[in-house]
Formats: sequence, structure tokens, C-alpha cells
Amino acid sequence: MKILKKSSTSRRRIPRQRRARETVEVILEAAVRVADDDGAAALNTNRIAEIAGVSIGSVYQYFPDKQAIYAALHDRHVAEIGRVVEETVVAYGDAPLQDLVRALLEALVRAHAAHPGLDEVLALRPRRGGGGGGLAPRLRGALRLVLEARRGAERARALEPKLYVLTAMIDALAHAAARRPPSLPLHVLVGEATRAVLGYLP
Amino acid sequence: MKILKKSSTSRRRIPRQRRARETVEVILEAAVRVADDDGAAALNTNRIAEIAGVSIGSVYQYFPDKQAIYAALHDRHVAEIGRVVEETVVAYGDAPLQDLVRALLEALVRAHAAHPGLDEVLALRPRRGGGGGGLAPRLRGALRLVLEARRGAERARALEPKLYVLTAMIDALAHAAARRPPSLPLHVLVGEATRAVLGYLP
Amino acid sequence: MKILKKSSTSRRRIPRQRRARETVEVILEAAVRVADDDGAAALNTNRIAEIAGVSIGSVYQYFPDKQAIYAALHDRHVAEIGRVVEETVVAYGDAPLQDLVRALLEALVRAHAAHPGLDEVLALRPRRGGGGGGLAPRLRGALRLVLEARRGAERARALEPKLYVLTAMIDALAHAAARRPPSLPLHVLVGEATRAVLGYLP
Amino acid sequence: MKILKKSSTSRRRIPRQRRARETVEVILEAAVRVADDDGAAALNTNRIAEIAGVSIGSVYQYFPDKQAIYAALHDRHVAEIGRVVEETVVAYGDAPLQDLVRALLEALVRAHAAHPGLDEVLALRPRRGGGGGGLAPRLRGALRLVLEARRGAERARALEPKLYVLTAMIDALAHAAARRPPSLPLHVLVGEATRAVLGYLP
DNA sequence: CATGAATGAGTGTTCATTCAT
DNA sequence: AATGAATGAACACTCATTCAT
Repeated sequence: MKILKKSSTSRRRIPRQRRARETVEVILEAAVRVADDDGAAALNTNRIAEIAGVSIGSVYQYFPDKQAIYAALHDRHVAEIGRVVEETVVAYGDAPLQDLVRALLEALVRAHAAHPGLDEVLALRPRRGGGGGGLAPRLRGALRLVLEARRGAERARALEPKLYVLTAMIDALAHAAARRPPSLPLHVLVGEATRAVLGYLP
Repeated sequence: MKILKKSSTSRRRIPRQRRARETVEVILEAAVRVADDDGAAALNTNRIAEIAGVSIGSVYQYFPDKQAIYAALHDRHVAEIGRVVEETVVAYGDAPLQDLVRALLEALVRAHAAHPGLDEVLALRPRRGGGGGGLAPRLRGALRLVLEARRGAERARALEPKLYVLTAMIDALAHAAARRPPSLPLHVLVGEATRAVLGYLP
Repeated sequence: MKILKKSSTSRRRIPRQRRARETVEVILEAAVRVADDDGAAALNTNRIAEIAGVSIGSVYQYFPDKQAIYAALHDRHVAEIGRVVEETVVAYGDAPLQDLVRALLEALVRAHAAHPGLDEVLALRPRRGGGGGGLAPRLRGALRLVLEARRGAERARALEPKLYVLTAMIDALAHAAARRPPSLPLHVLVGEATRAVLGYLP
Repeated sequence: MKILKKSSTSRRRIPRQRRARETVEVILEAAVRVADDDGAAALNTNRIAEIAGVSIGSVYQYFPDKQAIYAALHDRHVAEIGRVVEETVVAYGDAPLQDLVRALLEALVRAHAAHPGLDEVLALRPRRGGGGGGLAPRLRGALRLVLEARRGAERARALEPKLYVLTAMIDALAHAAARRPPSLPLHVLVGEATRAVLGYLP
């Protein structure tokens, strides 16, 4: 008998106790697991609860609705990708560009391959603004730093479209490599992808 | 002597009369319309029938189940993209590569922008084999022809990964351009995307 | 995953065929029956469907949500009370006022006694403006006619509070008589109630 | 040696310490507040606890179940109405009947207007025996005293139906006045209601 | 005693699908 | 063939209640 849904993006309750924080984690892990195993279409809150080994009530203790679970998965994914990207950029700060790009692609492929079902789930979220996927912002931010550092602060204006294209490329190539058919060896694909990115980089 | 295909991928009955073919068309158009207007999550067979101005019974006259509608949408989309690609390749057969690539990107952007909801719908289909999206095969086929024609039949073996990467790139860049934020002008993005593709092309 | 409920007061679909109209009727009868037998608190849509001998889907074919069922019950009740009141007023148009009042009370008692659970259900509807119950408008309208006819069109202004009080009285007395404890004979209560109303009537 | 009352009508434990009595009070106030603000349908134990600033566990420390909260609210309400009635009767013991009736109505209107949500809540309690509302007994008792005092101990037998009708009237008129539409001034309604009651009083 | 995390039966509602007309 | 009423399994979500801490 509900008329208005509250903004379905935030948690219903901030977990205070340790047990509560663990429950949230367990729920999200279960959601990823279900999506990976059975596909995003099979995701339903009761199944998530079951796989999580938690009652359905506990799911709704922490997430106001199903969309909020998706949102949390999205946030986690974005954070993880961001972490991976930033770590790589830092680690290869002084290395040749080619090594950085290759390392970046390898790291992203690993991150994507680990959760084959996640992309499907995130696609189910209400109309994203898009731009190479939800991970774009942090990838783009990291790339901006790289480009500016290496090229001496070009005027930011002209940089934006390049960053947009570059981000879309890297995201797409990492995805494509993660989902490659068995006939195409991973390292070959990463090599080609690296060449593609370097061919575009200014 | 009724012959029923139960494989949920093909149509229930090959429409022979014109009327029937029109009904199928009307149903598919309605599905696209609903997806575009309300998002793929709002797609349901009753609504499709309503928007199509057809009874739900008629929908099931031509499609054995919902997946079959998705499959038909997929096929239509692939066919359209294929047609667009092949037309462009033919039209720019003797033009400089740069013009071909730009024309290809422009055509794909147009095709994607026309149906913002379609990608979402197609993502809902059970586990695709991937490969840069379902449109890949025909795009890849066309690109193969282009590359082979221009480079004199390289050994096909080494070509495959390149084609895979190239296809993924073009597909992703066309999508990204179609969903660009208002701050990035379309022609600039297409220009950058063209440069990116040319930078990779052998 | 619904965000906005449409106005939950109207039917979801206007029944066209006879069968459909009958289904609506069967559902409402079942709702009244459940409320009468088990109390309003036991009213739930699945039970209504079960008692109606109809699938839950059929309930939602005609009522967008539970509130709409309440609303329909309310409308039916108001219509029935209205009919009873107007019939009585017409039938006793030329009779002594005392006979009209007594007949009115008897008719209302009968109507209320027939559906002991209905009042509870109607109380569950979201915040009514009240005024002696939802049946007030038509009862008040009928009483207005009676008063004006008998007293020669007093200025309407002063009539309103009297009508309001009179309506509340008659409604309450009919309810009280319908729910009387066994120790109080009905005809005695109706007699007293008639005296109470006549004692107030101008 | 724990003594648990399972009869869902009484409290789980008679609070002996002051602290405990205050907690009970806080819980009941919160319940009234929620009912007034959001309607009786929005009443639930978790929300009551939240508004009361008390843990849900504490609510169940003092009330064995939800019905017990309703019962306590009912008792409180009846007690308050009874107090108001008796105070008024005492205060106007020697005044003209008209003044007593008017004062009684005014006091009841005040009491009802203070808690617009309470009636709804009390209506949710399992099947009351009725008789003009749960407050009837004490109102009836007070009225009996008044009538007997003023009329010299008529035979009680004939008094009962009159008291029943009178109680229902007064209760209904007080409610109706408390929920009046803005167009009807309160003092006018109370005046009319007083006339109605006096017109019936023997 | 108090807390609040956890439970799970129960309820409202949707939607793919069937079938009598 | 077409219609649309009907079906019911499945799902999202609530809330009274318990119990470990």
C-alpha cells in the first residue's frame, strides 16, 4: 500500500554493529554470485537472501528495495575499478606509456573477468547517463592525470572529447578481451588492444 | 496437421499472408517503442500488445514466447546494422580509408541513436556469446573484406584478433558517440573516433 | 519496482463482456463476505480471490490495487443506502413525518445489519472527510428535500448545520440499533430513535 | 520463576518502577502520534518504537503483542472520556439541564478533536460488542445518574433503551462536531446538537 | 533490563501464458 | 484468425515477533 518510494539509492539503515556490516557484505556477495551463476535475469531478492544464508527480512533491513541492491553493486564495482586503475597508474607512473597501458588493460580484464554477471546486472539499472559505463568517471579522472602529466597541461577543453573516446575504448577493449572466444589467446588480444590505445594516444 | 516449432528462438509460424507479416511488424515496432519510451524494464507482452493495437492473443499467434520477441528484435537489429555497414562499405569502396571509417561511424551512430532502448533489451537476452555485441559477426565480415582487399590477403590467422579488437572498438565508439553528453559535439567525437580507428588499422 | 501508483480509485479496466462484469460483482461480493465472516482485518486480496472462486490475477484485472476494492465497496454501499433512502422518502411522501422517520430508520437498520463487516472495511479507507459516514451526502440530500418540502423553503443557510446534525443522528442511531445488544428489542430502539429524531426536527 | 500473561489483552508485566511506567507512557504517546500524523493504517510496532525513541525490544517488554497496545490505548481513551464526563456532570450537577448537555458536548468534542487518529485505531480492534462506541459504558453510567437524579428513579427497565439511544446520540454528535467541515462553525453545531439532545431527553 | 539485528510467514502485485468465445 | 478474460507461479516487500548480545 505504498505510494511513494524513497530515493532507492541509499541504504535503509546504517549498520552499526559488526554483525550488521557483515550481513550487508554477505548480501552483496550473494547477489554477485547469483548473477554470475544464473544470469542477471535470475536475480531476485528471495534468491539473494537464500544464497546469502540470510532471511529476506534482513535484506530489506539494509536495502530499501531491489534497485538499492543494484546501486550498491554498482558503487562497489566502480570503487573497485577505480582502485585498480589508480593503483596501476601509480605503479607505472614513470614507466613507458606502453607498459602503463598494457598493465591497465590487464588489470581491467582481470577485474571484469572475475564477475561475468555484473555487467548484465548494472545494465538493468534505470537509464544511466552512460559514457563508457558507470566506471567511466574514475577511469577518466585517472587518464586525465596521465595525459596531463605526460603532455604538459594542454588546454583542458580539447582534452575532454579525447578522454571520452579513450575511456570508451579502454573500457570496451577490456570487456571484449574478458569475454573473448576461446580461439583468441588473451595475451594476443591485450597486445592488440594496447596497440590500439597507443595508436590513438597523442 | 499442425506444425509447431517450440524452439523459443524462431517464430511460431511463417506468416504467408501480407496481413500477418504486417502484424508481426507492428508488434516489433511496439516493442521497440516501449523500450525507447519507458526503458527495457517496462517491456512486457501485454503492454506490447496494447501499444501495437493488437490483442495479446495475436502476439502469441506469431511468437511462441517473450524470448522469441527479443530474438526477432535482435535479428532485425543485426540485419539493419549489417545492411548499413555493407552499404557504406560498397559506397566507399574506392574512397580513402579515412572517409570509409568516418562514414561507417556516422552510419552506426545514426542507427544506434535511433533506438536508445534497444541495447538494453538485447542485453536482457540469455547469455550472448559476446564478441563486441551481437552485431559483431556482420560488421566483422564486412571489415574482413575491407582489410583483405586493402592489404592483399594477409594470412587470415593473424587477422582474427585484429578484427575482433577492431570490431569491438568501432562498436563501442559508435555507441559512446550515440550516447554522448550534450557538452561534446557529435562531429568532434566522430572525428576523434575516426582517428582512433585509423591509428589502429594496419 | 513501481514508483507511482495511479489514482487507486477507479477500475483498471472497464469490463466489456458479460462475464467480466459478473467477475467484478463476484469479487465485491466475496470481499463483503470475508469482511462479514472474519472481520475487516482478515481481508486480503488472495483470500478475496479464493472466496470469489477467481484467480488473484482476475482481481487485479479489474482493480488496480486493494484500495480500489475498498473504494468500490464504498461506492456500492453509498449507492445502496442512497437508493433505500430515496425509495423510502418517495414511498412516504405524503405520510405523517413520524411514519417517514420510522420507515427511514427501519430501512437503514436493515441495510446496515445485512453487512456487519462493511463499516469496518470502510473505516480502513484513507482519511475520509467524514460527516456522519460516507453515506452522508445522499442521505443529507434526501433529508434536505424532505425538510424544504415540509417547511416551505427556509433560507438554506441556516439549514446546513441542522442537516449535518440530523444526518449524523440518523446514521448513528441506525448503526446503534443494528448493533444492539440482545437485551434491547429492535422495535423499542427504533421507536426511541424515531422519538429522538422527531424531537429535533423543526 | 517468570510469570507471563499470554492473554493478549493485558500487559506483560505491571511496571513497578517509575522508569518503567514512563516507558509505557512514551510508547502509548508515540502510537497516538503516529496514528494522528500518518493514519491508523501506518501504525506498526517498529515505527511506534522509533517515534517513542525506544527499542522495539522495549516495546515487547511491556506489551505482549500489538493488540495489547491497542487495548491500552482503548483503556486510556475510555478512562479519559469517563473522567471528562464525570467531571462535567459533577461541575454542572445543579445547573439547568441545557447547560449540562452543552458542557458535556463541548468537553467530548474537545477530547475527540485532540486525537483525530485514535478512533481509527480503536476501530481496528477485534470485533467490539458495540453500543455507541467503547466509551459508552462510562458515559452511559454517568447519564444514568443524571437521569435518575432528575426524574426520580423511574423503573430502570424502561430506562435502558433510552440510555442506549441517548449515549449513541451524544457520542455521534460529539464526533460529528469534532470532524465538522470548515464551513460549519463549531458553536453552531454544538448548539444544534444540544437542542437535539434536549429534544429527546424526557 | 535495553538494544537492535534477525527472522519468516504473509501480503500485495505483476506478467507470461492459455483458452473459451 | 482474433479477441481479451482468466490463470497462477513468481516476486517484491512488510511487519509482528524473537533472541543473542
